Formats: sequence, structure tokens, C-alpha cells
Amino acid sequence: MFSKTTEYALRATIFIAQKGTADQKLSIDEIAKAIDSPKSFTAKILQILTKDNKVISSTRGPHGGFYMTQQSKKLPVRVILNAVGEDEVLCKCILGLNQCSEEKPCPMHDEYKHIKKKLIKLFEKKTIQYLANETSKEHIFINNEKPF
Amino acid sequence: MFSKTTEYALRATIFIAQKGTADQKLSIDEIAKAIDSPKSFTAKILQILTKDNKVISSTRGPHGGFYMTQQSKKLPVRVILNAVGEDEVLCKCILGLNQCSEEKPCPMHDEYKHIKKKLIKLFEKKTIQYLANETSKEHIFINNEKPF
DNA sequence: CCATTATTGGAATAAAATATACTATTCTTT
DNA sequence: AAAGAATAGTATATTTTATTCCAATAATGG
Repeated sequence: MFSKTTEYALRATIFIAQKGTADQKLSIDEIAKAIDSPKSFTAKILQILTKDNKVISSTRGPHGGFYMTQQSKKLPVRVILNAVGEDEVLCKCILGLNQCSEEKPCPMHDEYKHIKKKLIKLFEKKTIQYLANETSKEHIFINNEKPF
Repeated sequence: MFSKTTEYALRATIFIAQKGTADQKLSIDEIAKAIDSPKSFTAKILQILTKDNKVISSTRGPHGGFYMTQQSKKLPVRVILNAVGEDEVLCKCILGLNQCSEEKPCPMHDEYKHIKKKLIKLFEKKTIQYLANETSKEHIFINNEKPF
């Protein structure tokens, strides 16, 4: 469904929301390790998400790193998709038609629109905080570790 | 959601189901024009779908071309995804985690699984015939023509 | 204010997906 | 036999996606 960029962005943000605070900031190394993503690529993605400190906050230098404000954690998950420019995937026609709409639908439109609505709602209603809380539960995880 | 290959495969199949019969076969040219797809690329995709005449049938020579049997039209839409190898997209974890499962879920799993179920059902239950019939309705379309 | 630490920015590269072309070949019909 | 049309294989170009690397910049601590 999503590109790697988006998958890493989601996982990284969840991890930062869960573990990063203003006085316990997280380094790129820690983040990449925690979510099992390539380090340099993760740095690039974090660069996007910290742009203007809108979603993720960061500071450089010793004890620097990434964290999130309480305010940012209340943002809907969709802001992450928005930041990496993969927002449209949710509302796109499933047959890839540009002009597919309620008035001029494709043959899958009427069936798919209900699913699409739920998908959009999921990303609109759930907050980053919610996902971070979920991840704090014992059996829930955000990395790709081999089971043994 | 899907790759171009899959989008073209779906649209081409729908068009063939709708317009192609054993005595009115459709050429690559006609198909590519009808669904607004690059001709050579479409030929490549049709090659996959006609493999063993499982989904789409074809014959060569004069008055040759592509069509579908009544039997094939009754297949679920999912066989197309299957043929082009994009079947997994439907059941994949939304965060891209390989081991995400009911027992070891990602933080989005519980919310997303209901949507995933509906998505799979859509492709399992709806037949190619159904989509072809839909497309025969006046206001429904499968190409990308500019509105004017 | 200097050394260190860690992010930031930009360029560079690699790999995969997408798009396209061309040339036989093979099958089918007339 | 000739011609039409898919088939198969190869080749190539373009774009997007994925990833790496290094120099620059900012923050901190002594």
C-alpha cells in the first residue's frame, strides 16, 4: 500500500512518540535500530518530518536528538502521510483513474468507496499518541526482528 | 495502492470481458486505446494474463485477438491480482512489518484488520463479469480521457 | 572559545518499476 | 502460400524509489 519511506516514517514517528521526551531525546542510531530501518535513509526521512518542527522536534549537539511535544502527539496519523507526500494514496481510484468520482465513477468505485472512507477515517481519527500507547503494550511491536 | 501493471491489467480485463467475444475479438490496439494505456506495455501485460488461457483467451492470425469465455468471466477479480503477482498487497501489514499477525500485531493491526478484510472480500466476491456489467452502464468508465 | 557530538543539507549512487521499441517466431485464417 | 496478429525474447530509456556518504551547521560542555 505505502512506500518504504512512508512505512519507516510511520514507524519512526510512533517510536519517537513512545520513547522520546524533551530530556530523553533519541538519536538516529537508536531509532533506526528500534524500527529496523536503514540508518541513512531514516535520517533523510526524519529530516522531512522535523521540517519546521511541525511533527517531530529535534536539536543538534550533545544530548541532542529527536522527540515530540505533547501537542504534536495529539496530531492525527495522517499528518505523517501528508509530510512524506503519500496522502493521496488513501483517496486514489483503485483502478488508477484520475477522473474517477461520484459523478463519473469507475466500475469499482461504488464498492470501494466505503472501504476508502474507513481507511481515511482511520488515519484522520487515530492520533500518533494512540499508536504510541498501543506500542507500549507488551505484545505489540514496530520492528522486523526475526522471531528467534 | 496498486502498481501500474495491476491497474492496466484490471482495466484491460474488464474491457475484454465487456466487449470481447469469441467472434468479436479485440486487438492490442483497440484495448490500449479503450483503457488509455501504453500499447507495448499493455501487450506485455496481456501476455501474462493469457498464459495458458486461464484468465484471458487469445488467438493469433486474421480476426485474432483477445476475448474471455463465460467461464472465465465468472472468476473473482482477485485472479487478476494473482496473475500479475500483486495479490499480497491486500493482506500486507500497513506498517510493512513481515511478522505482523494476530498474535504479534503492530499498533495499527487491530484497527486495520477490519478494513483489510473488506478489501479482500471485495476482490474475492466480485467477479470480472460484475465489473464488466457495471462498465456497460452509461456513466461508468475505465479510461483516462480528459473530460473535454 | 574550542572540541565534541549529533542533526541537517546536498550530492551521489544503486536498484527497481515503468515505459517503450524491435525482431523474429508461431499460429490462424483466407 | 500469403498475410494478419499474437507471442516471446531482448534491449533500452526514463522515472521513481531506496539508500549512502560527506561536508556543513548548530548545540553543549568544559
